[in-house]
Amino acid sequence: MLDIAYLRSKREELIEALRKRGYDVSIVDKLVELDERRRKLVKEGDDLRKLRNEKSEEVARIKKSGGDASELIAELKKVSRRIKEVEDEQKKVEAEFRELWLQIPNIPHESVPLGKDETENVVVRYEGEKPEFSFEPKPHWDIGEALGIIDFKTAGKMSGSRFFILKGYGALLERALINFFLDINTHKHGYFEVMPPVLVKEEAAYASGHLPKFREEMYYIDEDGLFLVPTAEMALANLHRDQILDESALPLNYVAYTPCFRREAGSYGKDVRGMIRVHQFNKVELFKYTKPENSYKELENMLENVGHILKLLKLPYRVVQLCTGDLGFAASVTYDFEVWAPGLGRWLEVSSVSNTEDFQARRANVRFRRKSTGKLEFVHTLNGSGLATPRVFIAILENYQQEDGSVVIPEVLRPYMGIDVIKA
RNA sequence: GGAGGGUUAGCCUAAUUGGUAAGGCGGCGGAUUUGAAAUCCGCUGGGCUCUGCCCUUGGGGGUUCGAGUCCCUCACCCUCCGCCA
Repeated sequence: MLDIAYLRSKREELIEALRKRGYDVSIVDKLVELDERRRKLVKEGDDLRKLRNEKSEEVARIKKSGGDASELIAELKKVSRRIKEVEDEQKKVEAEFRELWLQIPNIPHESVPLGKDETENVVVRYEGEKPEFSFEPKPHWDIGEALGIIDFKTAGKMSGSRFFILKGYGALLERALINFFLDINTHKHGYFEVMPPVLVKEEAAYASGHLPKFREEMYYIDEDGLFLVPTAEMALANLHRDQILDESALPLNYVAYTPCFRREAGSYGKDVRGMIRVHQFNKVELFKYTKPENSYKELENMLENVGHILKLLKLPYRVVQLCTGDLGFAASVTYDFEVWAPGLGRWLEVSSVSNTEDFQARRANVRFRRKSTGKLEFVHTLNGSGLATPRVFIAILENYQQEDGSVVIPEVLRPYMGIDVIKA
């Protein structure tokens, strides 16, 4: 959610931002009109309430001194009826305004390249060397099924498409990745570990910015009104909802492992094979609460943290800055990390690192009191995957595959696995 | 699932039969002090067209001229019963 000032005093900036993102800008006129109507109603209501407050006290005085206030009460009855009318109208206008306002995305940061969709994203840098093979590299589903560590067929039988079962060393590799990600982020990168619920209430989904826009993307438990989290970000963005944080405690750095659940409603027929795009996967998520003036420094820091993990795994990757047309709803700026998958012959997104500035904090109402001014300010929040497992799993199988079908384990994972290579 | 008790500002706590939220702690600023403590004074929820006004007692709704207080409803917390890995 944006500062309302974007509607009142910085309207040109708002319109410009919507244009860059490819949004319909006519919504702005509607919002301005609703805002003006709302302000008029507030004024009228305030005046009426003032009248009621004054006259009611008069009633109290008259009654105390034993007088007859029935005439005044009759008059106030009318005032109260009118107040009710004005308030009802105000509520209607406010609800209408809120519904539209919640659909306004964040303002892209000035560094974000202009573009209409993902084809215009900009590769910032490449890291690591793509491996050379003396044979035709296989896709992970062939490698995994031959080794008996991935089972798509049985998963389909019990849960449907876009699910998978990891077995034996496959399950162990997955567990090793989760632990490695958590260990490095807590021990080396300075994040505080949290294990949150994976079912959250509707208001939590609004606070994180996932509702109203991404309702279709989430699993919903109707009976209890709970959503399965599509990312731990949703839980971490609610850790301090409606709180005033200590300025000296910032930045707060959190890391959480959770399974993530996505309906993939809009992606029929896309990446149906393998575990590139699945309904349930594991992810270790990074999240920061910072002071506004430090959020871009902290963004750099988070980008370094994510890159460091991929370097330790010795996987070739590239960093891509999303253009205005591809930028997520709540983000001011986003960098994706894409890892090379030689069996598939393509880059796979394994992390998305964003600064939402105060957009999410405003929705979740997370503030701090600045000592130098004594004023309350919204914090800035940042989120990034560090990392999501299935695609890293894919990249390991495909980059570390050997001609005989075995897969060498990256050195940093060997202490977790107890073996150097997965053989058939 | 059932019964009862709770929710007041950052925290803690008051408020006769319904009459328009009183204090304390902590924090910040100031006075005093060589400095600190102690003491004293002020500020310490949000909004607006800001000498002032409006809103705010967990959320929403109702009764009333007027609701922290009465009624309905929802959420959360505590105690007990039931169920349960």
